[in-house]
Amino acid sequence: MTDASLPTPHHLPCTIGDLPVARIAEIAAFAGQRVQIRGWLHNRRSKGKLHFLQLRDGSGIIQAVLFKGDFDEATFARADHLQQESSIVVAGTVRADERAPSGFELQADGLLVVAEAHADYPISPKEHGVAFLMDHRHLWLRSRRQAAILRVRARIVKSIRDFFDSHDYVLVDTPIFTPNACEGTSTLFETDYHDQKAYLSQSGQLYSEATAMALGRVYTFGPTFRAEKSKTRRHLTEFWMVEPEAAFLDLDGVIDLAEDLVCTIAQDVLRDRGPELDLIDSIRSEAEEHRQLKLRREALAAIRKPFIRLDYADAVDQLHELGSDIPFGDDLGGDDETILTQQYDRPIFVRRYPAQVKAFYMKRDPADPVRSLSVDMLAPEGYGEVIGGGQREDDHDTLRAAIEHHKLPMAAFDWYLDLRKYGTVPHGGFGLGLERTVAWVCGLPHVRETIAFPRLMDRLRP
RNA sequence: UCCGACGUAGCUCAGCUGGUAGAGCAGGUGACUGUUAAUCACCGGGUCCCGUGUUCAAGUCACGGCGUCGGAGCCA
Repeated sequence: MTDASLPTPHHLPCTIGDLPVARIAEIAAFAGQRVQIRGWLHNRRSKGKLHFLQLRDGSGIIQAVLFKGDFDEATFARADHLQQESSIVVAGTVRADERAPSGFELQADGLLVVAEAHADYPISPKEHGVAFLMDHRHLWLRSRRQAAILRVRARIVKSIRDFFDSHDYVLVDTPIFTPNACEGTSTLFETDYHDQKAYLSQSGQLYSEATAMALGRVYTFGPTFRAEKSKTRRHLTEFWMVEPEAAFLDLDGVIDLAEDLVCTIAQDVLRDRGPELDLIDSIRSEAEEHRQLKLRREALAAIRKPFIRLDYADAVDQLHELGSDIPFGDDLGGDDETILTQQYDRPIFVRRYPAQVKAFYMKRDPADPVRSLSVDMLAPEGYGEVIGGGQREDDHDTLRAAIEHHKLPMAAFDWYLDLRKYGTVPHGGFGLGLERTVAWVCGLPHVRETIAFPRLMDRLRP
């Protein structure tokens, strides 16, 4: 297998003898034992004949204590001059100690420097501006708060997948290249697809309607793309969305499903990521303090069934009482969503929006054709729209008329109309925006911190 | 696309009615046997975003540009 013509890779030293390697997250299990921990130097303090190294291994941070008497002079002196983020291996005995930040510390007796970091590591322990941190996102992710957010995000993704898998929904991935501007609403990214135009998907929903007719219950979970020039704390140009779709699911069924999913997410995160939530709470910027967010454990504990259910008409009435001047028939603006959600400590479903503000495929309310069988879920504390969905138009001729009315290219929807020709059934689903959900669960001011490498209108790097 | 704010050391910022540049952190040297964003002493570090103009004199005032941030619309 080895190609002798290739240069020999040079191997970095990264073990101290044959000591067991301990992960900081599981350090309690090694209490009293001599181990080695491999990671990066997070911070360093010194008291002369005593050095404190904060060691980060990805699973956590632990303090290594080095006494001068336990080391040769050169190694001890080097420990006092190591740059932040140098990769190191520390050997020592795991000890419970109240003086240590995590309750455990490593009484060090060996130090191996894998690779010293350059002296100009840009992210110091003091505060930085968001623009600078975003330019150094690849390094910013090493900070405790950012790592905690990514852990919460990963838990939410798992929660979503477990929820649908255990409710008999089949994961079906939908294409990212699409031939048309599907819904005719959003601005899409255009690409050259072997001499024809293709667009990056803004939603997998239309395809999921097809697979729902094949498999009954399906969900798609992947990235979606919007080219709109939106510069707000709620927008990314590339974001992840989970979209369940099911045959024989009506509007009430869609709402019940969304409610169960959101409750499951809240419970799972509360149960499994409490320490991460506490950490995020403990490191808040001034701007965040200003928002007077609840502690995240309290906010998540309040997410219980039943959520508030309001018809659009009632929501508008309530907004008028609260001082909004929203015209009846308009979609809710950001301010309206904020005002409304601040009245309740749990999410709100707003149902039956005017058909004219929703997409062409929304089914009209048989009892009142001006309205659609649509629903948005608005999260508390001003987080706004996290879910949008509803029941789909299932009548062939009505759908065809809607496509015409929206002046969409009929040829692009022949396959979609087929679904109504060959055994149409009532069906519905919704889309949940992952990043907005993570921002809400973590109490973050901006969705850009909820994904490792955010893509924003003006930011493509790193 | 529109509205608003900001741009000074590697970073976060101060710099008054215009008079020629300052702090903390980071970096360097040293002290300290329990530090918790350690502390203390000393040292190095600047195209004050760019351009034009006003002025004896511009980080400071005016205009134009560039960049960043926040918001609106649209949406998840």
